[in-house]
Amino acid sequence: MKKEHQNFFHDVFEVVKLIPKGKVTTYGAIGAYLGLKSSARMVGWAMNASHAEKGIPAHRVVNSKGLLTGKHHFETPTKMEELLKKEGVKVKDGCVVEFTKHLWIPSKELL
DNA sequence: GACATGACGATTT
DNA sequence: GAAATCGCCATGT
Repeated sequence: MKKEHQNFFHDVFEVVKLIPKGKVTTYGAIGAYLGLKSSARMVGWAMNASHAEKGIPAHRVVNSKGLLTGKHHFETPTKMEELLKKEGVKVKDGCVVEFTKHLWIPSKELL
């Protein structure tokens, strides 16, 4: 690990950091913003590296269904829901309520 | 250097 | 309409 390939991770982190409070985005949206159309996996993978950075609201990043797939990667499986609820995002059974309403797409919002 | 895996998405069968 | 499969790129072994 000499040259930390944060190249694409850094981009993801930057976008995630830009997510307004009370909003959520999807892996695909971030991927599309970075030009990685169908590389949503990489986005999720980058989030795995989010532990290397601080202030990465990974709880605001969910899959296209609004499902908190990454909740299991948090300190606690419920931490993600707690954080989202705390910010005004209603979560039920691991799913974001009114997901599309809270959806925040960088390609459109930052247009 | 090859194989397997990973917090997903879209497409095809 | 649901299930299975490919694609996508990087990381770890």
